Amino acid sequence: MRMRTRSGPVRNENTHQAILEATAMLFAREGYDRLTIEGIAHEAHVGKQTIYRWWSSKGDLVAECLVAGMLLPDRLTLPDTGEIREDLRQWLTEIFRIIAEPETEGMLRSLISGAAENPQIGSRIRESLIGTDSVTGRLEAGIGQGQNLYEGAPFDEIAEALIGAVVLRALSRTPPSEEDAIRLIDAVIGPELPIPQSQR
Amino acid sequence: MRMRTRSGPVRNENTHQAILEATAMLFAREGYDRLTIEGIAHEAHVGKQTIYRWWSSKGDLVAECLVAGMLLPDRLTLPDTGEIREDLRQWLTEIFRIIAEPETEGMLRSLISGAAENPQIGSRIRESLIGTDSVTGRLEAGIGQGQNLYEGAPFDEIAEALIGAVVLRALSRTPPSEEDAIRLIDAVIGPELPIPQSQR
Amino acid sequence: MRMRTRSGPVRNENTHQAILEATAMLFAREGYDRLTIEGIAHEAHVGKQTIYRWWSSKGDLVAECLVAGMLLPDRLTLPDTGEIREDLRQWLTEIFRIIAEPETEGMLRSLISGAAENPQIGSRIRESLIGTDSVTGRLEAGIGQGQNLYEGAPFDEIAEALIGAVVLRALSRTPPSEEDAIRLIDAVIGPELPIPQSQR
Amino acid sequence: MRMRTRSGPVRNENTHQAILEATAMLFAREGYDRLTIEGIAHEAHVGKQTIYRWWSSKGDLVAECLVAGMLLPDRLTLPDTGEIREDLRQWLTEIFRIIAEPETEGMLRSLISGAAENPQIGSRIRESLIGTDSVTGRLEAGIGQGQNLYEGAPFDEIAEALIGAVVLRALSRTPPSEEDAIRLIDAVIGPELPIPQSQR
DNA sequence: CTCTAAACGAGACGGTACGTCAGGTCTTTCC
DNA sequence: GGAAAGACCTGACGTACCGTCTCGTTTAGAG
Repeated sequence: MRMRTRSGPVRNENTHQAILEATAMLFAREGYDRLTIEGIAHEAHVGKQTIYRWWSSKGDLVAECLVAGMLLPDRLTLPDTGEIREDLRQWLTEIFRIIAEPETEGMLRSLISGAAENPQIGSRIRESLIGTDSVTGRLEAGIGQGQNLYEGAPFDEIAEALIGAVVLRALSRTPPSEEDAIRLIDAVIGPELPIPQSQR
Repeated sequence: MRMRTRSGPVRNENTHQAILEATAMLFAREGYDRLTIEGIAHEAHVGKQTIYRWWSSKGDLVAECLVAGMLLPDRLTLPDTGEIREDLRQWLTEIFRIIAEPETEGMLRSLISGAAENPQIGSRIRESLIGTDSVTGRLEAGIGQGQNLYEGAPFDEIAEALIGAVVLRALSRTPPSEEDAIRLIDAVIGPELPIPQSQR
Repeated sequence: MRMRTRSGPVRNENTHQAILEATAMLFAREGYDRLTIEGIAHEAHVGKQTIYRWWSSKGDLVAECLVAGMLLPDRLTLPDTGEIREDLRQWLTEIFRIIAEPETEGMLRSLISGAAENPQIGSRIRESLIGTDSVTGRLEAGIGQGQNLYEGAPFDEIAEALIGAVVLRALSRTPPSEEDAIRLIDAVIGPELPIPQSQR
Repeated sequence: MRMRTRSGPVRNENTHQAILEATAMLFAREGYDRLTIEGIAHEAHVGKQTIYRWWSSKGDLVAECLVAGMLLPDRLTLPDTGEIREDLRQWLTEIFRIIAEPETEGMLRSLISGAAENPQIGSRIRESLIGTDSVTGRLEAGIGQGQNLYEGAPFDEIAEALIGAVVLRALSRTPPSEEDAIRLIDAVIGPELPIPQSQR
């Protein structure tokens, strides 16, 4: 049985890519709020209509960039050494650096702004954070390495609290320090056990 | 020697109030993004210039509304019964209701949007949450009522994680349930200890 | 013996006709200015390219419709009773009706608009009016029936003046009356002579 | 008793004038159809909204230019020597020159195009032609100087026929000659009387 | 009690961006 | 291999607000 497909030309992949790249570039340079469809169209050497044909809004477009991993630096993946506390510390330190550095300082906030406006962006962010192969999964794998990491612990909520704290920091523009990362980890998975071996 | 003060009329308090009220009303109806200076001016029967004379931007104006408590419902104060876990549960339940109800569903997200754009709003939110007489203070007062609430615990970060989790929920538009509140509390202050001292 | 014409497929006559009909229909409904190639293509179930293949512009297309007699009602032919004055009166009355009736009110004006933009339409209109077998011819045949209809009179110009007056009326949107028709005839071929020679 | 006028800024006359001038300039250069609001706004260093605030359409704007006498050359006034036939001849010759010269060739047609689209332009043209102090009036004053110029002749219709013939010429892009002017005059006011003195 | 400077309502202004429509060209798939 | 469908770039449309700038009016001190 044959699929009945419409005739006529088909989406131009070069164009598609050029638009995403222009979006990512301008997002990085201008931030979500100052991003304009016209600016993207111009930058990508593309007609506005071509953008509106495939995306219904600025938010949609940014969301696709986000899933394509074009908005945030690669360094944002949670490392995996087995030592959950250390992994989180490095990861948070990296994120905090992004929040603090003048160049990238607005990116996360911009993304939050986009998420507040556009459902797709919000979901994407949540999905990418709470997914199994992500923070939650790592926490689960670290059972026993923190007071809160026991069998059946609310891993999703712990992850949410962790990321949420980061988001809040970004919003309040309080540049975080290295120690803040450690304190935050203590806050969500409990402090390092004070009494070692014998306890076990 | 006397100070030379300028002659002429002084800020009209009625006008001031009318603008704040119009802002709050339109914020509730339209949300931060769709709020316009022109709309506020019209609603408050006021010239645009009168707004620009006293506030430098939409964000400023919204920030003042926020501190004046005109944007969020009163029911948002953290109760104080001495039972920290129960207080938090009620408080979160209330907030989750706001996030879930269609009428108010957008308000928090709108505030986040404002915070992302305007430093003042961000600080205001943080201040009002992490202040001594607020969540942090209450956590401190509840020492011993949760695994994470010990002497010298990172109370600020715990509060941050808690609020952050709420913010993230609002952003991702995942309507939270009653149990989510409990799990979140477990996540940040640890689960209710099933068996006490003897266990150790 | 058949002419050997170029090989390959030849213009599809159904398509051709469908385009003309769609054009005429939309011209009547929307007028020249609001007529669009895309609208015609859609209406005729035809690709835009098929239109551009055979006509260079909207004007061209309308011009062909015009010569095919698809744009103006049939009732527009100048009657021929031998009484030139009466023939013209009936003809003008008919045209004036077209100008006045709300339904058809815009058609002539639309055609003028097209003529102003597209040379072909202009020539077509002129040709069809000033041709021998048309107004001019009839005037010539009516020699002696009007002060201006003498041997060697400027028949072309008289016809031009007559039609021109109609065009001007259409442009100025002054709905003409029955008496206007008579006065116009008096104006271009002179009044009916009340008393002949002796008067002079 | 005082008139209560609205307070606030008042129409800026410089701006008003700049817009009209830009319109006239671009009309002459591009013609009615290719005239764009954006082009005018740019040329006049003015925001688009400022144009839309005072005129509802391109046609309105052109109409105002027309009455302000900014669209057609001054040389277009009907001369007045008492000799109606000679006056008309000079006047027509001038108009025919405008129709024929490549530079100005499109102006009249452009105006017709505008009239077809916009009622105001149509009326303006008619008004300025059929007014007492204009062609009609001159014809009336010339009673006796042409077969058709008798007491109670349909002067309006004669003027209409004359102008209409010119319009038709412009539309059909048939460059007229000097003799055409004479023939047209013969057509509308009758030929010069063949029998001189004795008759009078 | 007058004078005067600022506050005020109103809204014109030069702009930027919006989201839509259509033009004319080019490309893909169907018949 | 011609034609439908329609993607593409371009450019103009008319609208919404921006933040600044007059206007004329009102009003609260300073003198």
